Amino acid sequence: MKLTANKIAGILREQGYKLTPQRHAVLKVMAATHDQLTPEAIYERARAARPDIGLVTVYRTLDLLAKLDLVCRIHAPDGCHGYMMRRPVDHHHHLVCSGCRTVVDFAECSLSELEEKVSRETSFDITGHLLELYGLCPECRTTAVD
Amino acid sequence: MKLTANKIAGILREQGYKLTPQRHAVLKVMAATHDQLTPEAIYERARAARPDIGLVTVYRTLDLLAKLDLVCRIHAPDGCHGYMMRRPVDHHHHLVCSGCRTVVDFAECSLSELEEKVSRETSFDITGHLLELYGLCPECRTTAVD
DNA sequence: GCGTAATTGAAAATAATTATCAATTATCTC
DNA sequence: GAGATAATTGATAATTATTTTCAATTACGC
Repeated sequence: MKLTANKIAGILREQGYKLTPQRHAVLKVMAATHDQLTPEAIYERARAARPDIGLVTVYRTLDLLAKLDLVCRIHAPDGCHGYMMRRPVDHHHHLVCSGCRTVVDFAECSLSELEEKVSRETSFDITGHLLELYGLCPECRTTAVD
Repeated sequence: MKLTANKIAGILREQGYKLTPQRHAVLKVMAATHDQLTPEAIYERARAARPDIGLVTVYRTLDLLAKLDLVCRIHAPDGCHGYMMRRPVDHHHHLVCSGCRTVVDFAECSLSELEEKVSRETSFDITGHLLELYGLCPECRTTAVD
């Protein structure tokens, strides 16, 4: 089940948030791409639909969406300022191409065992994890070989 | 085998970098703590030993050390601006306490299988991963219950 | 000790994000 | 549909984090 801009709009309402055209513009941008985008890039694109939107509002909307778990932050070894739509609603992780920055999701997550073990060893109460894989996508791999 | 400030100093030389007192001050700071530190915090501490060190140099030294894989960046859901000594030289991951930000290492890493599987499914050439666990350490857990 | 290239600190520049606040507006109630 | 109201907005300023520039300094091989 894919999260469309409209579905998210509904979720926003349910949660008591107003559905402003600005928010909708950001939602459309997020839903329209499969790549991670920086706040700045989202701003640029949202302005196409709504030239009067402010960068600040983009930040605020992203914060809101992230709080509601509708978009997620993408981390990378050199920083972590990308956002993207949380496409599968369920738990998943990202595989990021070091070449073209394409992000692929994978649901595979065999960490429960690991978490239990680490939890036993450290007496931590483990509440979550961040897992991302890095590599080269088929295309970039080909290019790299040339 | 623990990485001490002196050992790292040796590594720096081997690689052709000069061993300045400023770099040594940063190394000592990093070696002296088990926690993650922000560049700012590292700067403050380094100044104790070398009051004339500049924040810029701290940034530069951290970049250098990170490039040589001697310290590592710590990511967190809300940002990623911490650095800490790469204590076990070998592959390992971090368990970060959401309460006090303490970082514990764990070497446990059962991701090879996962990586292979994802690699097969996506045709990516997987070169690395980022895995961090979050939770509450025993102390913070107690506090939280109160 | 000397020469040289790397390194440094200060200051300015840039980038990224957040706070302030008056004006606007989505939605609820009638 | 109009009106009330609290949330939301954009502009601006403020903050914070990081990088660049550049002349002065310094570690280290000789």
